Amino acid sequence: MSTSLSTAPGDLRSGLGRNLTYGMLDALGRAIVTGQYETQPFPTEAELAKQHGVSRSVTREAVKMLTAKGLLSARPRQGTVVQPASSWNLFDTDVLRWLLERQFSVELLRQFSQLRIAIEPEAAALAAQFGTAEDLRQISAGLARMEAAERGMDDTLDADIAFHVAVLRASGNPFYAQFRDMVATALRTSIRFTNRIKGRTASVADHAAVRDAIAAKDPAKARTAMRSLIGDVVELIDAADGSEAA
Amino acid sequence: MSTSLSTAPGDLRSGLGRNLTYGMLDALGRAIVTGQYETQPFPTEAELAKQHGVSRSVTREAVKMLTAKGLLSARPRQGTVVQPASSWNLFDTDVLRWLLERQFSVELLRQFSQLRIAIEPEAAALAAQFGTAEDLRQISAGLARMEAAERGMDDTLDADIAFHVAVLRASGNPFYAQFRDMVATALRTSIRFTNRIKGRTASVADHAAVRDAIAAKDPAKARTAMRSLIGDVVELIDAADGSEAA
DNA sequence: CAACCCCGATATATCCGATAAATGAACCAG
DNA sequence: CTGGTTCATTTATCGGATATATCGGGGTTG
Repeated sequence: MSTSLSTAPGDLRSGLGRNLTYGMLDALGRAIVTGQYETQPFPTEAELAKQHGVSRSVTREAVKMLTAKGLLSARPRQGTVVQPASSWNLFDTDVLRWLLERQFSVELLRQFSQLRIAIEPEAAALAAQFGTAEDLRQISAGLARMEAAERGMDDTLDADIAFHVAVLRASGNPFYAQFRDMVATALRTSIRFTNRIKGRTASVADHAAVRDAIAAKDPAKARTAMRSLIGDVVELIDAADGSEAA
Repeated sequence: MSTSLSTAPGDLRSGLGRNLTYGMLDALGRAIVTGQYETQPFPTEAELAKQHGVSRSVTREAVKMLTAKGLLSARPRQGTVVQPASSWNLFDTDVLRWLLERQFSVELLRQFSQLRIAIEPEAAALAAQFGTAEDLRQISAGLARMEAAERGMDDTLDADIAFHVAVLRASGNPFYAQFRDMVATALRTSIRFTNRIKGRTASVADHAAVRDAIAAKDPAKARTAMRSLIGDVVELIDAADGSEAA
């Protein structure tokens, strides 16, 4: 945000997104979730276009995408208004990323981890019941990457993500699989906290226990193993929160 | 001008949505999830506009919204293409509604209920821990409506939805609360199956057990009570599926 | 004085036509 | 046959005109 005002009315091309519309989507999305329009009214379509130096077409399309994600609502005469946060689609990876990237929001990360406590153990149980041989191979591959990362042969974070994503996919349920991108996004953000607290090699042994339970087709054991895994994450976040506040 | 041409190719105004763009969003969303573009390529922006009798602006904005929901992807020269179902945002109420309203949706309903088994019991446990007096009042109100519905004084489905939504909100976690619209959508669809199977007055006693556990601040009991509740739904869906296939 | 209706101001919605940029394929040169 | 170039197609972007919805004011009327 340091260069937002100085580099002309808008530098949307260099921002994330392959074109002006996506650049504006990202800029507006960030601005909305960081509460920049809580004190001032959301600009009109014409004002937005002028402020960012783009055409009304680009502006309207960006606004329409934000509307589709639940952040905005537009009506004639009334103008475009920011929707209350309760109607934002938190399961949209863009929205979640904007939320997590703002002022390191530990509270949000804790709440998301609370959700993971519900999702991932059940996904592991389903994987133990219905997972195919290929699914198990993918999970084992993720675990192998974590072991390799311990020896410095792979990236710790990527390996951790690969493991959790593999379990979610192995559930065979598209709704669980949907959490793939969200868990990846959240992990990439959370690593900034958790890594700072302790060496935290993301206990490979605990992950192996999950894999073994799934391989043994033991849903109950897979569920509890995964639950303790995520439980550790929550404790870690709480610890980070404490040190942050101090 | 709306009298002669618009009624034949596409009557987007009468369809859901307050304007042409939302009408086209709904029409295209339905067409995509029902697989109408699995055999034929997705039309170009110009073709879409002509087919539906609207301007390119409307077309582009509808496409952009579908892109935001993960259903489409557009690139110059290549054209606009339907994304694989794995990248669709299933937690978007529009997408979920389109999916549930299409023909073979029993399987999807079962998978969504599998997700509810993970979500709602945990939400009930959180509600028992952190729910406020007002939250409990809302839950009790939902239960009261269910009892009233048994006596024909209220709508059974609306009352059921109100109860589950109240529990989700009482969790105090925005991610759990987010399932509000999805559960409502799914319940409205599932009623078509579950109601057909048996009288099914959605056992008020079981719902009362959940409320009582939350009122008693007993997370474990709230969790198991809610779990058995959703478990019944799954069994009902399975039964409906069996009778459908027979 | 109060209720109602009409009108104007304002913002989005829609249409349109032109130009720019990206990109894959056909084409041509070496 | 290889490699770069041209070309055609499609989305991206621009901007101006018109239509439509909606709120608020002001005048009229009971």
